[in-house]
Amino acid sequence: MARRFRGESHHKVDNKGRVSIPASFRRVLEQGDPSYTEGLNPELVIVYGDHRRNYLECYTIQAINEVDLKIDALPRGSMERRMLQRLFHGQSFPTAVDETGRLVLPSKLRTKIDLESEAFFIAAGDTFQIWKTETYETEELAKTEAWLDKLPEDFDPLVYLDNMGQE
Amino acid sequence: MARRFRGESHHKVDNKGRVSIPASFRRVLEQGDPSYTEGLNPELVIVYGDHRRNYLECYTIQAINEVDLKIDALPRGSMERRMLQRLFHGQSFPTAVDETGRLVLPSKLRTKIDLESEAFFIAAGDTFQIWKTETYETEELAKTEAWLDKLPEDFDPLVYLDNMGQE
DNA sequence: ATGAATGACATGGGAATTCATGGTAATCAA
DNA sequence: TTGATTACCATGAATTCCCATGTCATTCAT
Repeated sequence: MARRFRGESHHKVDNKGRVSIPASFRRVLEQGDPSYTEGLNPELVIVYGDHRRNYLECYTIQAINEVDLKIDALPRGSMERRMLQRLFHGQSFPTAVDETGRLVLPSKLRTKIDLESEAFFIAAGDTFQIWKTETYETEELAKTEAWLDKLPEDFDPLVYLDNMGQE
Repeated sequence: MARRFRGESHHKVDNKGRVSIPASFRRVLEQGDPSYTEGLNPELVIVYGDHRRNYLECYTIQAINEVDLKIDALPRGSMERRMLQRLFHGQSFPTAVDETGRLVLPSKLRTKIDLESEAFFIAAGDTFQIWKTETYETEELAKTEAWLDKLPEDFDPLVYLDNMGQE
């Protein structure tokens, strides 16, 4: 089974904040939760960040543990450590998938990203993101479009796959 | 269940100094108290430090035990040991959560951090902090802003997670 | 092949429980 | 005895739990 999220999809959000997680994402969450076993509900951590961020980033337990280890390795009292602690320990919300495969987003989180009736899930490597559909379309897509527009007509982004570690 | 605190939230403080602890923090306090059992109230230790510190740092019993062990390992009579003893043994306050999930902050502690009607709780790894809401907003956030301003426009603090152990 | 049975998935509703918060009475210490 | 601390009770709002339904895609027996 894959350890990485892949794919994107739209899901309804009801007025209790419940929203289905794409089934394939659930498999990854299960894999990434050391204490998960058949029949249980995988846990995960939602990092929402400060006011500048308008989406939710979801981490498997494994992924967040790795982050924690890195934070612990930074010198106590350093600004870097404080910043990261605030983000990953403070501005985050630990939760679990429920038995019907849903996540419950408390209104605090929904309000933060202005989520109403539909959420957009998109994989991002070892995490996935939850956006308000409209936000994603207007902001993210526009941003990428603009970026691509600056490049030559026939530019292929795949070149980035090749020249790595040499610049 | 997690042994680490995660999340942040605001809570009312009444004129008796009572304040609800975020429910998820309570779960961690329960986990971290060796003598806790279902139905009991978990204990914890609040470290308030000297006059320079304007927030309260809360430790689970386990966490404070680990600190104690480390202090015991320092040479008797050393300055380091004395300093740490003053902080963790002297400038601290052992207490317990009450049956309704609240903490009672004696006026000495409230005065120290100038706490009035609202407290801000924020996780910090294996401890959590209690701030006066306004203090946190003006001091902590301002400090971060200032720090971020010194960095390049498009700098992402998350790089600190990656280039570790190589500089 | 084909209609029926199976099972995972997305979504909804209501009841039961937990939470955050406030008030009052009882207890304590000086 | 008086101000403070602790124990008890109360309540609305939010959250969790449990159950139900519709839709696919897959399997299976005929």
